[in-house]
Amino acid sequence: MTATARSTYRHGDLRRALIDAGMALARAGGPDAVVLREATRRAGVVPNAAYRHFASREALLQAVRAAALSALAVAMESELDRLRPAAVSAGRPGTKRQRADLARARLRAVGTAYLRFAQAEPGLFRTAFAATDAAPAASAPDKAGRSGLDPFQLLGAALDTMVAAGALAPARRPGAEYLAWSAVHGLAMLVIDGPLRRLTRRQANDIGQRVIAMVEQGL
Amino acid sequence: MTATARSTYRHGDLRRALIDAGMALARAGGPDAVVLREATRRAGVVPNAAYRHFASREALLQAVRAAALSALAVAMESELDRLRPAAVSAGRPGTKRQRADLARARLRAVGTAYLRFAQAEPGLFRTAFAATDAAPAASAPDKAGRSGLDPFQLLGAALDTMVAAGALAPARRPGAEYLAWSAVHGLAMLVIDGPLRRLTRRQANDIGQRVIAMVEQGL
DNA sequence: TGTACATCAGTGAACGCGCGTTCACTGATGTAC
DNA sequence: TGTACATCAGTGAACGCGCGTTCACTGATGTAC
Repeated sequence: MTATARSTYRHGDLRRALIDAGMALARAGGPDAVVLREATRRAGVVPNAAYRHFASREALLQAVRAAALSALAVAMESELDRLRPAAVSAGRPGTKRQRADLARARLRAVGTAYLRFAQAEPGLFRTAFAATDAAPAASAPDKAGRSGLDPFQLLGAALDTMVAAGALAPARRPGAEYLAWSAVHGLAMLVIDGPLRRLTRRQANDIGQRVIAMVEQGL
Repeated sequence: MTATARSTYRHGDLRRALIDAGMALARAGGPDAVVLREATRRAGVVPNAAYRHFASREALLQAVRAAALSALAVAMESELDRLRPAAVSAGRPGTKRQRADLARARLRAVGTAYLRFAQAEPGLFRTAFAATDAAPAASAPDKAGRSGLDPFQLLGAALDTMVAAGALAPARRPGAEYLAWSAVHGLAMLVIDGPLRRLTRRQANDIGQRVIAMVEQGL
C-alpha cells in the first residue's frame, strides 16, 4: 500500500499494508530502517493507527522478520523446483547413484538459493537474521514458504534426503544443519557487509560454489 | 575514563577516553549502542568536546570498530602463543609430520579464538563486523594485535604456514581464507544472535570444533 | 426489509526523549622573544 | 629567567529532528431485533 488516498474510512487490511511497508523499509535499509511512523506514513494512515494491529514497534519488526524469512523460504523452494524436471526425466525411482546425486543437488540448491537471496536482498536478509530481544518463537507458518517449511527446515529436509539416498552417513546427520548453515551464512555475511563486499556477482557465485563444495566434502 | 571529576581543565587524552567509553558501550550493546553523547558523558566532558577529536559520530564508531578488531587479533595471538611451548619441546625443526600437525593446530587455534571471542564478547564482535557506510580502509595498525597483523591477516598467515608445512596443497591456497572465515564467522553469528543462541558454552565449543574439522577436511 | 445500537478501526493532538550537531565563548598551555 | 601572546581543548547554551507512545475522540460497519 502506498500513500495514495483511501476512498473508504476503514483501510481494509492495514495490518498487511504495514507489514508490506515494513518489508520495503527493511529491503532498503535493514532492520533499523523498519520505523513504525514511516510504515504508517506509507500506508497512508496516522501513526498511532498501527497500535490497532501491533502492540509496539518491536511487534511490527517481528512480523517483518517473519515475512523476510518466508521470502527466503520461497526463494529456496523455487531453486529446488528447478531440480524436479531433471529428476522426473531421469526415470521414476532412479538408480541408487542417481538418487544420491539428486540428494546432493538438493543440498546445493538450498545453499545456492540462500547465497543468492543474501546478495539480491541484503536488507531483507539482514532483517531476517537480526539480533532479537524477543523469544525464539520456534517455527511458525508465517516464516515458511509454499511447502510450509521455513528455511531451516528446508535445509534439514535436504539433509534427510541425503541420508535416505545414502549420500550422507546417518552418524553424520545430527547437527549437520548447523555445519552447513554456518558456512553458507558466514559467506553471505562477508559478501553483503564484510571484506567480500566488492566482489562481482560472478566472483561471489564462484566462491559460493567453493563453500558449498567444502560443506559437501567436509560434512 | 569514568565520569570522576577531572582536576585539570584539559582532559589529558580525551580521544583515548572516548574510544574506551565507546568500547564499553559496544561491549554492552553492539554498534548501535555507541552513542556520542553517552561516550562524552562517561568521559566526564561536554558533548561537543568530542568534535575536537572526531569529525562525527560515525568517525568515533569507526575508531571503536578498529579497537574491537584489534581486541580480536590479540585474542587470536594469545591462543597461538599457547601453541609455542609444545612446538619448542618437540625439537627445533621437527619432522615433516610434526610441522604439518603444528600448522594445522595453528589454523584450529585461529578458529577457536575467533569463536571464543564471539561468544565471550558478542557486543564487540558485532561491532567489529557491523555493516559500514565508510570506505573499506584496507589494513591499518589500529585493527591489529601485538604482531601487527589484523584478524584476517592472522588467518592468512596460518594458511600460509600450512602450505609451507605441506598440510595444504598450494593449488588450494588462493581464496582459502574466505572458505575458512565463512564457516567460522557463520557459526559465530548463529551462536550469538541466531537459532543457536541457547547453547551452553560447552555445546557451542563442541559444534565449533566440528565446524573447524569440516573446514580442515573440506579445504 | 428497516432501524437502533454496539463495536472498534482510524483520527487529531500532544508528550517527553535523546540524539547529533552548530555557535560563540573561555581559559590553560606552551612558545617566542 | 620572565613576560606577552597565539593556540586550541573543552564550555555553555541552544537548535531541529524524528521517534515511540498515550489520550480522548469520531464515525463506518455489521448485527440484533
